[in-house]
Amino acid sequence: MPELPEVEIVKQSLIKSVQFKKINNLIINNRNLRFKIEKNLKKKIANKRIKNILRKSKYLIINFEKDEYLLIHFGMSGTLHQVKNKNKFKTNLSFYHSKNLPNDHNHVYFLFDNFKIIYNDPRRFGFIKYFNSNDKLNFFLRNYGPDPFENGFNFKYLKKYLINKTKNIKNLLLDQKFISGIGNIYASEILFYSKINPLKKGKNISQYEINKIIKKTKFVLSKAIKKGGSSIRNFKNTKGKIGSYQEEFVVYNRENKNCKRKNCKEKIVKINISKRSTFICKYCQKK
DNA sequence: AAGAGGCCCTGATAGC
DNA sequence: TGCTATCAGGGCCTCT
Repeated sequence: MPELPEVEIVKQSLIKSVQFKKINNLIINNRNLRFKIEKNLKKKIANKRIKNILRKSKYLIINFEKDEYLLIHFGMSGTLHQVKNKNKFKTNLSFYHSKNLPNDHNHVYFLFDNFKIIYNDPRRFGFIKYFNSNDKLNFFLRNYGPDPFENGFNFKYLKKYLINKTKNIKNLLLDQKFISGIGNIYASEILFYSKINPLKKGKNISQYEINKIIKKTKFVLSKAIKKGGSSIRNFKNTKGKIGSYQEEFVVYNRENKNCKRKNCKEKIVKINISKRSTFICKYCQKK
């Protein structure tokens, strides 16, 4: 599901339910994710109270009252669902495998007083990792570039980073070491609004274009957040509500459709860049 | 040392 | 209907 806007939406819907609440119990149904969920995770977070929910790029971070953190990455298909408890006294796993739940790939159940939060991930590209201090969390995140809503995402940084890069700008936008939070959908959208050809090398991006990228990245991502994220394949917030930014797409998933720019008669085309679909208007993004 | 490509996984859909 | 191939909001690892 998850680029920055979708994770932000999950954060916003989750925080209303779980802030200042205690995780009574944890049931690990399937430890196999990108990295195995550690066996004693239950010991570490059961009976801990949640102080806040944070987000850094595509990471959701549960911050407990003490200096403890649970980092969640959603990979391609990870989701969180909030489900009401029918009977809060039942905690055996078979109970939670009721027919109403998408239980095939439910990896973890976080049990609260009146509801539970379920981490589900069919493709298992996501992961869940615990840190017992802010220092360790930050160490884990040390190689990530600035989140587009952080101060570090500025002209000076981009200019310096791009100066000798032979990699194309599309792949650069997807590189979390450069900027963290942008994924395959929003990379295409941002480059269209910036009028930049996705194959252009980083070192050839002009100062004018750097400013465009900064401005349009913030524009696209914040608009997507306002619209509840993009639901191209069942993305929902924790309460099951879908987003609507897919209706605003200018290029993504719009192969053979008309360019949305006024007076442009070009059709959007799909090209592959490093085996990933990229959508462009060849007229508006000539350079 | 930067960059390209393979690979990890399941599920939905298209085409035969 | 049922097979196979392709593709999907990501990113780590290996090789050059």
